[in-house]
Amino acid sequence: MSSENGQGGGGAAGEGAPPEQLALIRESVRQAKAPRAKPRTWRGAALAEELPVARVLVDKGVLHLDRYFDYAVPAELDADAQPGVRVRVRFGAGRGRVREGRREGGGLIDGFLIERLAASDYSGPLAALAQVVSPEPVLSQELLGLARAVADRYAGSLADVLQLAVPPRNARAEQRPSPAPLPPPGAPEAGSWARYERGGAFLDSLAAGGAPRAVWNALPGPEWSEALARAVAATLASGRGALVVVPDGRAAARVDAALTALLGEGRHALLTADAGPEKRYREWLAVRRGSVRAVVGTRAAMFAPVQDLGLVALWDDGDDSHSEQHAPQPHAREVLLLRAAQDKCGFLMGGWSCTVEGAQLVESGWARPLVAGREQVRRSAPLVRTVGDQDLARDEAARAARLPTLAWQTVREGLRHGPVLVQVPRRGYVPRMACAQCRAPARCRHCSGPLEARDGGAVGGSLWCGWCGREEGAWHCPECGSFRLRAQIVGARRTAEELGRAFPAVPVRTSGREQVLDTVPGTPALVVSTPGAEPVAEGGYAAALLLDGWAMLGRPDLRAGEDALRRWIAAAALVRPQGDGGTVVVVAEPTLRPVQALVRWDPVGHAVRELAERAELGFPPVSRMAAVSGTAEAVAAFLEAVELPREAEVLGPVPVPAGPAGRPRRAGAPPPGEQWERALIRVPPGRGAALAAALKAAQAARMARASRAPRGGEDVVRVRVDPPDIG
DNA sequence: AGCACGCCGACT
DNA sequence: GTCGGCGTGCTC
Repeated sequence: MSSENGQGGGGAAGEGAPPEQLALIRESVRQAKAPRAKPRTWRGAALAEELPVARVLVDKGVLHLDRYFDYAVPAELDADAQPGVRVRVRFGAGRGRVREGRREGGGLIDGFLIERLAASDYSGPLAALAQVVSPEPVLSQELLGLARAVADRYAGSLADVLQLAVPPRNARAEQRPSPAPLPPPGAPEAGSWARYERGGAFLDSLAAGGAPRAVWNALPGPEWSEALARAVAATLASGRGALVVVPDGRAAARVDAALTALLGEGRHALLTADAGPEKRYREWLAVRRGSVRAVVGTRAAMFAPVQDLGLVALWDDGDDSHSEQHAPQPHAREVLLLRAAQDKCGFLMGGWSCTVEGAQLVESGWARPLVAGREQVRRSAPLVRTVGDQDLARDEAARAARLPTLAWQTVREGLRHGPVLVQVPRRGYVPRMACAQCRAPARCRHCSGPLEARDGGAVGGSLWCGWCGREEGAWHCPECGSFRLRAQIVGARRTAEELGRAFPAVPVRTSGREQVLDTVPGTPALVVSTPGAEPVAEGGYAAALLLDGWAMLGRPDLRAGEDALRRWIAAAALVRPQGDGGTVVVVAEPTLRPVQALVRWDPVGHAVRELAERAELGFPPVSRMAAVSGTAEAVAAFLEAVELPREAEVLGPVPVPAGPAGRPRRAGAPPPGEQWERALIRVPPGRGAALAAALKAAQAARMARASRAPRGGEDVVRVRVDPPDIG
């Protein structure tokens, strides 16, 4: 069916007219209502002879607009208007004004050209493409397919995902040609992969063009980045590309260095947030154009358009920085899983610890475990000792000072041989308070927020609520009636001061969010750090002290145990092996499951047990959950309207506690002064896609209505698939 | 969001 | 008759 490319008639639209003016005269209302002999007519413009229709994704993240629109391709844009390019189109403005015989649409907005077609299935007349922004085809079929899958998985819009996947255009970066690609390197030696039972086989499979899938429990120590580099090199040797996603810039720099050491310059790109927009786009283009076949980067790199992908790899998937902050908040693990499935490429998910999701991938048979033997683990890991309540009770010194005797001894002994790491769970000087007797957290009597001591943690001073800011003058424990408080978590600086005074001859360094140290020398020093900011010590730490473990485990979160274990292991993995005197002391109850897993150095076993428990309780990731939040009326109306799959189960809604005052509001938290509710929706395994589809459909319907409502927005709900904080 | 279409009441 | 308020629906 070829469409009629009518020419002439619109003499006013001369060849010099801007393309958007080539849009058509709208048929009169009467004609539109009459049965249409010729379904559409383009007049006034010379259109492309072949495939005169462009299917366009309009770049507006609104759900009811999450579909394609067809535009006519003017002849002069024919050559550039190829699939994948950025375009600008007139959009909106109702049916358009008819002025001087030409229709003028609404404002110019951006979009992506999805495909060229011979005819449109739209029954009205088409507007013309206004502009091809640049001929660079930034949106490949693969990337489009991935973005579509991610949008579906997270009940989000394609436009939202594309905003995450395609960086903003930069003309200067685009003009510059990318370098010529280097030929594939030879296959690498096994290196540290030889320490794993199936490590060599995994590497061989990649080098031979295979697509092995593995969940890798990495041995403690610094070799992980080199191992990732070898997996990349093996994939490149097969003539394919590779992608590595890591949680932060420091980890990216390590893998970058390992890749440079193994392959030299020019074979890989580093995609991180701290490069400027031009450099970032230039690197991204080099990847898209096939000049560079390997990528390492932080979460935004999960969409990197690596050509002929042979391997996707993810390091430390339990780190919450793998969760994208922007809608629809996809997690790098899930994106790379979708990518591996779609591109039928290799998959490698590694870490010193193991998430429940990792255990699930192995248990389901989708991936194979890549682990070292117990003997190898024992040789690589430090000795782990615990200090529990019983020890503390017996320990007079511990009651006076904050540190138990074993901890003192370990630090003193460690400092004779090298640096000692002290991990404290929270930065800053402001401690949160708990009952000194029963350790129940001290909470605000008005809003249940955490009470904090503002004056440097002096017990007996005044208390303030961290959420609503009210002062608490006469606290007593609602659980046991005690009037005594203790600092639940003492900040890094205070601990550093205490330890510094105790070991005056030793330098104290701190690493935390405001200043992260990358490495420290192998000389004796106290290194006080918050989780995730631990510097790497040259030659490894002689010892590590993991403080306030019970506070870390006390969080009312599904992942509290897994998280605590992951953070402890991340610190302990920087300590020398037991054979070289490496010792770790954790102040936590030895009977608790994560503590036992640390002592035995068995994060996989821990994850497997957690997985079994989650399956039994119907928790994610075994079942899938979504959170719907908003005002009580909005949530109720949404739940009324949504057509959930049969098996779906609605939990709640329950009131959402007000977010901490003053601090920037997280998505899903109510705006100041508004009371929100949240419902959880749960579906059994295999019904996640149906749930997401139902949520998306209901949201689209409601958004369309909400935009019409007076003071629109009040009945809009927030939908989040895989909510991160399930108590 | 933004705009046009159309139905219905009020006014020249 | 015709003007215009606002409820509804569409945007190629």
